[in-house]
Amino acid sequence: MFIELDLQSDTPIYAQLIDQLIGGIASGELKPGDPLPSVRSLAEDLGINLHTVNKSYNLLKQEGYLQVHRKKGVIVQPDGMPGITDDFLEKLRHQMRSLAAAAAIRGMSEEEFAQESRAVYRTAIKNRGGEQQ
Amino acid sequence: MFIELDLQSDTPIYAQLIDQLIGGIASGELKPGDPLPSVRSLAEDLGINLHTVNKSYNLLKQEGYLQVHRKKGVIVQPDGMPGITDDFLEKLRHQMRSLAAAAAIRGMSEEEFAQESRAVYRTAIKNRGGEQQ
Amino acid sequence: MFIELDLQSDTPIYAQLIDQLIGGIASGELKPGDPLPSVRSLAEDLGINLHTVNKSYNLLKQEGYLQVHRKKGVIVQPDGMPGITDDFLEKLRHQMRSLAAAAAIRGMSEEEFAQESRAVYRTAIKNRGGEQQ
Amino acid sequence: MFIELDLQSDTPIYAQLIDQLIGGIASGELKPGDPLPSVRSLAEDLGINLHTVNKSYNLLKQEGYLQVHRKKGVIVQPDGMPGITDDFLEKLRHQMRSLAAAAAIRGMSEEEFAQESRAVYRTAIKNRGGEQQ
DNA sequence: GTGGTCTAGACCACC
DNA sequence: GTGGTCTAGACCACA
Repeated sequence: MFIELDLQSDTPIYAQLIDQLIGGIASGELKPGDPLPSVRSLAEDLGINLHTVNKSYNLLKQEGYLQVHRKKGVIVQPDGMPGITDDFLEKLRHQMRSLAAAAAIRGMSEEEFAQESRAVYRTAIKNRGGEQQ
Repeated sequence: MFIELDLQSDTPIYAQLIDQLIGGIASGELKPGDPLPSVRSLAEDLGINLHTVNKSYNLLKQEGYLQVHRKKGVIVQPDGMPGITDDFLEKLRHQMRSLAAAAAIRGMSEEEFAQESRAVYRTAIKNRGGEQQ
Repeated sequence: MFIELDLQSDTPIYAQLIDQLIGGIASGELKPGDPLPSVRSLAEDLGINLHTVNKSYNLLKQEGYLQVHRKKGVIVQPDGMPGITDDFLEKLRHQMRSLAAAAAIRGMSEEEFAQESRAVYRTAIKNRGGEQQ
Repeated sequence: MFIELDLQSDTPIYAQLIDQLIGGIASGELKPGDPLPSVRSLAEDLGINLHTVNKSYNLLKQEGYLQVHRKKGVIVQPDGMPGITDDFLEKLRHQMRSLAAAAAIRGMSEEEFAQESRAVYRTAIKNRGGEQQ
């Protein structure tokens, strides 16, 4: 799986990495049970410090997206992803509200906003059901 | 207009303030040409630092949402809000992609995601056309 | 508040620190809203690295025992401690089961085990309601 | 006797195995003099490494819970289990203090804590005097 | 070789 | 001055 980081961005590297990994899981490039590269090798590949990768992995583990398996190393959660919890919904709505407000101010209609969200959702899951791995 | 800050949140106060102000404009509580409180008084009201309010105002001015007049003080942009620029669209899509990916992983369908975005959009512009407080 | 670490112990420093802080809260030496020393100063006082202190603070924050306040720094959770969740009960029972099994093997009776737990509980909350701070 | 390991747990496998074996002895499923599976066969059954089983057996032997005979293989200590030593009491209290402190913070009373310990003790020795499986 | 832990030292955003 | 982030380099427990 291809990971792209912007070391100049104002969003922390570990957060970008989290985004990319979540994106990979959503798109189907990473399937439940799939092994992830070791902390060290991924860090080397990306040219960043192993602690940064570690932080991303740990946060994703906390949220239930990953498991740290004693033998297989780090793998994508095989026992069912976390569902749509209240906490998640609240966070989702909170962040979406910011986007919606800015969009509304700039003249985007409800319909356009909804269309954008649909389009983005579709590209996010683009490879679902495909045969990679 | 009522502004709510969370001093325990991980998002910086200046960013929360920006969010709230944009929200106020979107909802119609703040209309083009409306005056905003002076940096000093708002800072005092909210119990935060002058610099923090200043930073928020300046960033909003940069984006074209506010105007700063020597005499009138700070007012909501009366000469037409910025439109849907490419930059804005890109940013919108980027952030929405993160939300969509996480939502998809947790089992939210495209339809549900679009419905959420619609619902959030509607609450964001709830008072449009009404009278501001 | 006095904190005692054993740098030779096999339990990680950050875990010992967590234990001590939880102990301090339970005993009443640390009250809700009380400020904790800054990461740097505590690290220096204890002769350990600031990252180690940081890790402890962050884990306690995650569990809801601490808050990171934008102005006051790190403080003891003022808005009510987390309650007796299912997760907590399960963890409590799991760990207590190990203790009980070993105690039973060595000939400790149910009554003695319960008495021990009572005694330990009492010493844990020894200063509750006192007037320190 | 049924042994359950969690490869995703943060507690090492050898420690989990120790816990399970101690639990088995406490509950009466394993009685003094009973033979334990050979290192090799247990490792195979559980799908773990030989060294891991070995480590558990050795630690249990050190504590006096097991005996290792050249001929009979590994058996549960037939000559009387170790008693309630000062070391053991200290360790017990130390660990129980952590549990008690966390429980107290979350609002569990001394009475409830003692009841929990009683209940856990009882389930730990559930099959005592009965026939092992 | 894996993740876990710790240290030392640095820069930055925020207030 | 505060916490947040990142780097570099090291040791250890585990399997």
